[in-house]
Amino acid sequence: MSPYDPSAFPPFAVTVDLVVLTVRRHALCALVVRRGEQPFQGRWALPGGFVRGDEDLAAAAARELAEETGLCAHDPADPGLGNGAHLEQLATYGDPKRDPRMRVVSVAHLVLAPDLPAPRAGGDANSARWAPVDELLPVGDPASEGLAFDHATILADGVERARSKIEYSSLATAFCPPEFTVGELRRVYEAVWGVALDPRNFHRKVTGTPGFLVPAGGTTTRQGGRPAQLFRAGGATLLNPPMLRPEV
Amino acid sequence: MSPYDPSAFPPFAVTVDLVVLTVRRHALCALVVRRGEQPFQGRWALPGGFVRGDEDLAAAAARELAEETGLCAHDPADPGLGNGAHLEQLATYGDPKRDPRMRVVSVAHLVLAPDLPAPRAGGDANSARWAPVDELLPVGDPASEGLAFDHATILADGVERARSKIEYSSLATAFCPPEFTVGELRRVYEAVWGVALDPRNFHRKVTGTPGFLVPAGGTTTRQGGRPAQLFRAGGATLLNPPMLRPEV
DNA sequence: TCAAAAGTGTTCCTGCTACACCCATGG
DNA sequence: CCATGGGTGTAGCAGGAACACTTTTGA
Repeated sequence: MSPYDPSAFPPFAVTVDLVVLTVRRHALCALVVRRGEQPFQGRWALPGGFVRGDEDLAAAAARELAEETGLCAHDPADPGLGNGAHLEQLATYGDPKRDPRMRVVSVAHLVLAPDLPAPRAGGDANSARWAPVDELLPVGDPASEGLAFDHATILADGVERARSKIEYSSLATAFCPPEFTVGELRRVYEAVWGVALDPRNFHRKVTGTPGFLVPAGGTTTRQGGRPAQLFRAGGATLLNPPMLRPEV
Repeated sequence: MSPYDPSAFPPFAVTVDLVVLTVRRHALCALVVRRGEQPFQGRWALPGGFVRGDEDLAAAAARELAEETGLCAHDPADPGLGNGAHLEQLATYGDPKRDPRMRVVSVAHLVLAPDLPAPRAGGDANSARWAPVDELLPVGDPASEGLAFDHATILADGVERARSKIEYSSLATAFCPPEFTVGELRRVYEAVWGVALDPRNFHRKVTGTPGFLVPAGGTTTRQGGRPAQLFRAGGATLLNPPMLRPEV
């Protein structure tokens, strides 16, 4: 077979879908948009869109992210202007039946963002929202009347990736503003993992892990109680030793 | 914009590329095939091919694998007939310039296989071989005159995935025959990580990790020395505690 | 003065490392 | 007998878990 004979391969549409996660009010939340068209009209879905003809996959994801949220992600390969959001490729979904209309292969990306004021989807506040992932992924969750298409599966994979990745990397800081306290970082871990952590041991652990945090100089009392030191994310990306997630 | 107006998205070709890893003679090796056509004619490349119109991505990868090696992979989602090989999606590569002829998005998959007699690529033994990854990924390695296309990058990502994944999962057993000794498993870790491990502590660790290994009953002396117990892979997929890779 | 959150000290215990030592086979 | 790899025992040490205790603010 001649591999590049156009008749040798079928036409595919390639899209990017985004799992945009943040921590709001002590809960892990994902960005979802309301579908305006068939199929799944009126249902919530992950933001996303078509990859352009001259565009890299990561660039398409960053463009969609900016269009939906105004966020400028810096993916590691392209350390752009970014305001702190982290972008990475998640996985690719290509079941022939995942879109009833045509063959669509979707390259899902994961974005971790600090808490943002409010999503804007073309200025229409009613068509985009932050939703706690627990509401989007109910109990048995294999695509049970929740998100459109296979987006519940994609979201679950993204959440699982985030949960495991903050164990051995400093990515949890991507959920925090540029300057943050140890307590705020701890509440990120607690929200993402859904567990309670000992504040004393957590403090010792993160301040003792080389490269994780660097003091920013000031203090804040925005959480009440004794003023807490402010930190920035240190240069380390891989944590050694890793943060330990308590047993289930 | 109407998302499904055919003029709204450009045509993509979607392929799967395979990083097939095995351990031969104490070295981590990858399967490569020689290209018969332009571009990169005569150069070594990862095996792969087009995804068919009605085929899932994992199915396409499994089909290509069978065509190139005769292996039947069982991917976790489809626990097929498989003879032990492990298949998982690796990442997707879609740089607009990665193929000079047209826009090709490649969904790379990672396969871990036990040592196999010899590759067969259409019966032509001269066009497929196992090559030590150290030879395929020389020093500076950003695509420096080695593999075709961006396959050096893909291979490097696959090797890195394998190296990290055997830390916290039981995947190293996928490099072993159905029954194997602790020493054979240790030599897998040593080859993949490129380090020497203490045989005594390794033995205690793997036999003490619940679900990792189950005794198969017999013994063997195929390595010389005192007969060693034979084991099979246990049911556990995630190792707790993980295997610790020594510092660099 | 009290509640709340930040941070430190200390004790216990698990689990890894290093290495001494014994076991069972082939040559 | 000896070389080779398989397997066990044990001492020392690093680091996590649990928790008592002190510090510094706002109300």
